[in-house]
Amino acid sequence: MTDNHASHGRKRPTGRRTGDSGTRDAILDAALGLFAEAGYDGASVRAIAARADVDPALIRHFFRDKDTLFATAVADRTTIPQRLAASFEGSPDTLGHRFADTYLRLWEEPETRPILLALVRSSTTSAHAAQMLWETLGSQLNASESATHDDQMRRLALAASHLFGLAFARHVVRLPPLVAADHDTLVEQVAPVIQTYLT
Amino acid sequence: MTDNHASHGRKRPTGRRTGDSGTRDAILDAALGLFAEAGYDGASVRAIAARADVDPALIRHFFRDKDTLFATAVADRTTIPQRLAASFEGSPDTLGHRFADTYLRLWEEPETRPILLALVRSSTTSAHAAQMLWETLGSQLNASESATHDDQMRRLALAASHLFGLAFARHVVRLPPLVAADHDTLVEQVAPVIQTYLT
DNA sequence: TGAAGAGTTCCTCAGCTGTAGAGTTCTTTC
DNA sequence: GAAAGAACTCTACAGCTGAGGAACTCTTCA
Repeated sequence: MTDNHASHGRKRPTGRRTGDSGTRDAILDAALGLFAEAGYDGASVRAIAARADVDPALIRHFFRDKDTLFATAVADRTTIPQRLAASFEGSPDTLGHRFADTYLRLWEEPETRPILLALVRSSTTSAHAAQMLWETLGSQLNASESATHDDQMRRLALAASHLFGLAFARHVVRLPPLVAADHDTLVEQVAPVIQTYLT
Repeated sequence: MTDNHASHGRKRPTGRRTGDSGTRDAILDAALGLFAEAGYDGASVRAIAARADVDPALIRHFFRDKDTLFATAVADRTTIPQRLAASFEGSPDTLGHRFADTYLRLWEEPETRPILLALVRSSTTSAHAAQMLWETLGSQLNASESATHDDQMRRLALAASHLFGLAFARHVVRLPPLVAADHDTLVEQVAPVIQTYLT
């Protein structure tokens, strides 16, 4: 078989390439994509290298080990916590709608979607990934100054878990009724509930 | 090293044992437990055999392959769909409470809990497991005759996904505010929302 | 110009994976 | 009492895994 790391290319010359190859970024893109599709365990270093059309040893060179690669891929360029926090600013009357809209939109956009999928797919078997998921999606829960009492904390967590369950059912398990619905319809239907939990 | 399949036992005699060894059940128990902890991919046939204190080849003998073992372990002795369906019978006024209570209780009981954990932990990477999860937890969605319109189907799915998200956050990600709360408090707080969705 | 170092290739290692076959002993059936 | 089959053991295979080392080439900077 002699797969030779890159599916199509044959016998590339050894040594450094001239100019600025975007190798590091290519690896990060491939890694995020594969982590999103297969989870931490399912995405092998070799498969990531193959998708990036790169020698597996380069991954080790740039990111020491797989764990660091994962952390870098999901954490490096994300503004998810900031966007969630930002949705809390504004009139309390429409907070439920803003929060639901922001939260669910993160699962639709091509930049943030693979990050969330990677976190979720990995979180079920890796406690480390579960914690990262929580820190990413639940950060506004710690940040929110209004949530000082146990009951308020719990209500916030209920709101977040509702939205999370919705996203999970829609994008991971792919529940037909939820896949069929469009974003705005879902936001509209969920917003009142979130509003109730949060206020 | 020479692990020799069973951690402590040394050189057991070959051939069939006399009497009725509960080997098959021991394997199923060990399998369900490991699938619940590590997911489908994370639970190796050898590890399951070791936990059951049994030769790995016996798994192949009883259950052809790993997939069949998984299906048998999660599907063989569960009454989850029935219990969920049963919660739909009774006064419509308290449907939300009954459904939430039944649903969340399934995650607490030692008989059903590992089944759900195994399904969830496996569903994120295996489409097959995701479908089984959906058939298990969403069966009442298909069954319910009242849900003929798209909107009603979606509302049912929203209710289910809310409860699922809550259970996931509580038992898999282990969100502190949700772990701290006790079952009845959660049911009480969630029931009105479920009731709204369902009616 | 020369040395340091970053980017790149190939090869190797020990360990684990699911599956498979062949042989031994007990139980059941005729 | 003999034959069939179920329960059980050990050993093997081919493939994949993450990690690591050695060597080569280009770039950068003194």
